[in-house]
Formats: sequence, C-alpha cells, structure tokens
Amino acid sequence: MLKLNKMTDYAVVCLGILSRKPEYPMSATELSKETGLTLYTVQKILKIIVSKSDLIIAHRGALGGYVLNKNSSEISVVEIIEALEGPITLTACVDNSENLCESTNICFLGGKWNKVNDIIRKTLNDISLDDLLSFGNPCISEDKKEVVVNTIN
Amino acid sequence: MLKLNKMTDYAVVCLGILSRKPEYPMSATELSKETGLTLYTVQKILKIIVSKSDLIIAHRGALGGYVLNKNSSEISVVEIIEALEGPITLTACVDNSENLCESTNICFLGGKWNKVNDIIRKTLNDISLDDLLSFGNPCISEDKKEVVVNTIN
DNA sequence: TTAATTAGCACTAATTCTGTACTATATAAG
DNA sequence: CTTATATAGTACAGAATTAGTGCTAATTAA
Repeated sequence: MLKLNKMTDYAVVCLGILSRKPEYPMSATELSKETGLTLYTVQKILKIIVSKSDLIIAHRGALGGYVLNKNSSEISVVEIIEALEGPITLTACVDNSENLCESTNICFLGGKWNKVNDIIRKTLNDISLDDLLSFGNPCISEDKKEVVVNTIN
Repeated sequence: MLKLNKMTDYAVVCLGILSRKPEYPMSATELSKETGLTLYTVQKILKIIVSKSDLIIAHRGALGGYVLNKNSSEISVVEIIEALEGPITLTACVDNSENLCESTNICFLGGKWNKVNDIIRKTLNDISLDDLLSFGNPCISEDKKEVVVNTIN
C-alpha cells in the first residue's frame, strides 16, 4: 500500500523534537519521554537514521545524544523516508530487479513506473521537515473531506 | 514502505491490455493468457476493480468479460491505486483514525501529513493510464541512475 | 572506575499481502 | 430449458513484512 511505515512517522516526530533545540544533544531517553514512544523504539529509529543518512549526528557516552546535522528547513521529507525505508520504488520492476521480469508478460509495463517514482521523489523533495512541522493542525484536520475522497479499505 | 502492492501493478497491466481493444469484452481467461498471471489472480484483481471503482464494466455469462468504462487517457493512476489499495493516506493519524492519537504525544504531528497526502494525490492524479503506458521502455530504464539514488534496503 | 549513552544484532509477535479455492449467480446459444 | 461460459462473493493458508523488545559491545564525561 502507498503508506509509510510507522517508524518513518515516528522518525519525523523525533527529528521535529530535535529541531527545537539545535546544538543540544538530546538522548534517546529524553526523546522517549517527549514522544511517549518506548525507549527501545526511539533507540531503534535513531540508530537507523544515523546509519542510513547524515541527518543527525550521534554523540556517545555520558551527556551524549543526537543532534540535527542540518537546519530543519534543509531536510527534505524524501531524505527521512529514504533513510527509514530505502529508495522510493513504487513497484518491483524498477531498477536492476530480476524479480518480476522473469516469466510473465507483465514486463511490458516494467520500467514505466520509473517516471512515476521520479515524479513522486521530486514532489516529496520539495517538502522540508520544517514545512511538515508547520502544516495544518494535529489529528483533526480541517481539510479532512478534501483528502479522504474514498473510503475503501 | 512507500510501495504499491503487486496487485496494483498487475491491475495496471490488465487495464493496459483492456485498453488495446475498447468495446471488446475480454474475459479473465483471456487476460490471464495475455499477462501470464494465473487465472485466479486475474479474476481477483478484476473483481476488486469492478467493486471498488467504475473503471471497468463486467459482462457476465457466456461471451462476457470486462470492458474499460473510460478512455485510458481519462483514467488516472490515482483511481487505479485507490481501487486496489484504498485511499492514499501516508500515515495512520490522518482522517478519523483513533489508532495513533490515543496515548502518545506523537499526535502533535498527526494531521500534518494530510497536506502531503493531498500533494501526492494531486501529483498522481495528473498521470493517466495512457501516460503510464507510453512512458519509457520496459525493464531496463535509461534513467536508472537518476531514480535509484540510494541503495539502502 | 562508574554511569550514561549509542551501535549492532537477533528474535518474536503482529500485521499485511499473495495466491488459491469454492460456491453462487448470470447469460448467450443451441 | 439445459449447457457451457463467465463474473461475484467470500474465505483461507502460506509468505513476506513490520513492529516491538531485548541483549551485549563500545564509547565517553565525570
């Protein structure tokens, strides 16, 4: 489904909190308290972000913690998503995958999704963490009806 | 993951084949032969598309089959995706969901994804089935490097 | 040396997706 | 009015993915 992992969602929340105190190394424990997420979950997310991107810098040891490595207006949503979920590829038959192309005639469509991927990436690339944080209001959005056009699943 | 179900991918393939012979009711059996997908899978996909959208019309009984209900240039990728996967909601805390908002402070982000959903929907809405079918070439895409920026997972 | 803190695995439970199957209903043709 | 062809609807098992938890190692300030 065209849906983000919860982890990605959490990641944005954590990065958003880090952005409130640039320079200050905030520990996973503190972030856990701020977010209400379990310590394990926060730790996991931050470890992933560190290892898969340069969005944050980790300081080990006592008084250590995590610090944003860029201004929140310079972090794009794509960077966050791709840190947690890997490259955006809407379908299987995209890059060098040998999965789908194998046996079926399905392949006649194959690479055509590449263009769509590219468009989505560009779209998300234009949205910064900062934009995201300043969007609308939480939980009950005023443009509900506009977005939920179709209640299927 | 920001990824489509295989079913959605298959659906586009099936619709693409239907678009080659408008007016002619093509049976699931024929589509199965054309695509190389199993009959079961094709049946399932078409049943879903019929029940969740108005993209195709089904004719029962002998000589029956499925016919596109619109020109392929008038079918947007969003319609296909939403028929198979339900509305595009990148995260849990979007519409009236009570899932995430419950206990944590996570909610301060909540509805903010709505805007992003909306942007993605609009983007995909501008891409028609016809566009998709005429995009690039299958399997080995020339703009590979451009799309696959980051090999993480 | 100690306490705090991140790094890196590894594993289980929950969820979601895929593929298959069966039964009911509808319809064209002889 | 019977038969063969097709779709509709539903259900389910196996596979794949995700979420959440836990443990141990490495690092660092005090």
